[in-house]
Amino acid sequence: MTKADSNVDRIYEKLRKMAADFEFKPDARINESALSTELGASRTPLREALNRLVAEGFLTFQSGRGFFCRPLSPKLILDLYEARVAIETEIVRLVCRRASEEDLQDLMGFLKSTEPDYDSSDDPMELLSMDEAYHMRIAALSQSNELVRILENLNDRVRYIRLVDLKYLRGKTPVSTQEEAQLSAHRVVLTALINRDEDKAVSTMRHHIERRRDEATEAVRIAYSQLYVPAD
Amino acid sequence: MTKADSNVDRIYEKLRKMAADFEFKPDARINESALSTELGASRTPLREALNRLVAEGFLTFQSGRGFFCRPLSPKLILDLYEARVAIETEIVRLVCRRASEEDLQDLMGFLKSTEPDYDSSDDPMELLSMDEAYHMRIAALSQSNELVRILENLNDRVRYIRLVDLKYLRGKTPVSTQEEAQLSAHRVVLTALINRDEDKAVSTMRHHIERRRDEATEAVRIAYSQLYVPAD
DNA sequence: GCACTCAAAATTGTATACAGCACAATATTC
DNA sequence: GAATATTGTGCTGTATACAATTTTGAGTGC
Repeated sequence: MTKADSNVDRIYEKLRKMAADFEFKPDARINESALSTELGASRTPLREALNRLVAEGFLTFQSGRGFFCRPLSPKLILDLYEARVAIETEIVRLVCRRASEEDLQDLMGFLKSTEPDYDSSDDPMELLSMDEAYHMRIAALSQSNELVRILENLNDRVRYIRLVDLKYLRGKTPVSTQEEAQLSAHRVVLTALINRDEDKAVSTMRHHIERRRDEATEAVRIAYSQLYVPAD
Repeated sequence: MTKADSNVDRIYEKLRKMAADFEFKPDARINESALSTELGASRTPLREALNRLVAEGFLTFQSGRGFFCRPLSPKLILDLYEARVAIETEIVRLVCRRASEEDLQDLMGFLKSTEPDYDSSDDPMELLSMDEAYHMRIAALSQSNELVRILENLNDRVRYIRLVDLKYLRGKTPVSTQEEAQLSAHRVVLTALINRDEDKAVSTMRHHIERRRDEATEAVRIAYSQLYVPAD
């Protein structure tokens, strides 16, 4: 065993995806034996992976009772959005001071090249991926590994709700309007960055995220109804 | 075994303290067998604790080679300080909007009550503890568990360097001057919060942290000389 | 019905065993 | 004598076993 790429990492990645997608229902207990046979490994590496996920906020742990899926509540999602605001506004601030003209122009190129996809695709998963990719590319320009790291964690933990939000709250507004708002926010931030207008860039980013934060409570409600209703 | 309070948690707490204090030297490999006998437990729970610490950024892991202490570099410390700025400025912003008059007055009471200790004590460890306690009390008023959680992690990871900074860079400036600057920053932030002057509170907090960030490179240099020099 | 008891079953917590990998020390080749 | 092959040692990665604990559920009394 123990191929160069390692087994525990494979388990860990798999579990993280499962936890992010709430394949474990909120607060549900995780059965180690069952899960280990399902993943084709023994409990030892499984528990190592589970412990990592506890530290990352995907799971909880109670001594003597085992591992549980993290709860899902509006408050928790609001907290995650608030943390995102904290991280991403500081990222924008740093990018404004540090990114080269060239980097920013490259990013503008990336933004323009994905615009057709934004318009054509109405697959929420794909739209979310593009949005995250854009945000992470900005983050990289901050040159702060720690901010990048924290943001990745926050994104992973909030992704499920964002997806629900995209899928089900869109019915209220025409799809194209939402997409345009999203896209234009991205453009406004980037233009402000290119103009080195820090305050504008920061405040636009803030509002861009806070806008979605306010929908979180409703999204959580819908997520619950999704999770506990027989699949279609 | 397995007393109600659990063994793995005991190991975990102990290891976290050891890692925070750099009892493992930067980049040094950790010998699991030796450590497990030292801690009086087997490798299984030890590795579970080590995995948590990897996820928290205290250790690193290389498949097939084992666990290592995190590196220590100026860049990394700068990143941690920058993340602190991101988190704490947003905390102040939220506190300004959410904290009750009463909460803020209580905090002012706390601040005043610790001032004599600030003046009398010249134990860096104690000063640092008081400073952290104050910052965490502000954080609690943000009502954001996530920001509190992230800040705790950042504080734990940067504490060693902050301590070195306090201990050794103080020689340059009279102790009382430094303490006063620290104290007055705390007071200015809190006064601004009481006046609901968000911009003032945020920018003061930012400068309060950034001031210390700039000393990080020098502090890391000193930390290295401390870590690799025979104890006195 | 409802609460309580307690034994059986299931599940977690940890030690241990051992296979396989990594690295260092030694031998071998040219 | 330098470079390469080989062996040896120690450590990591994981499975498994078993003890300790929690959960379940049937039975009992009220």
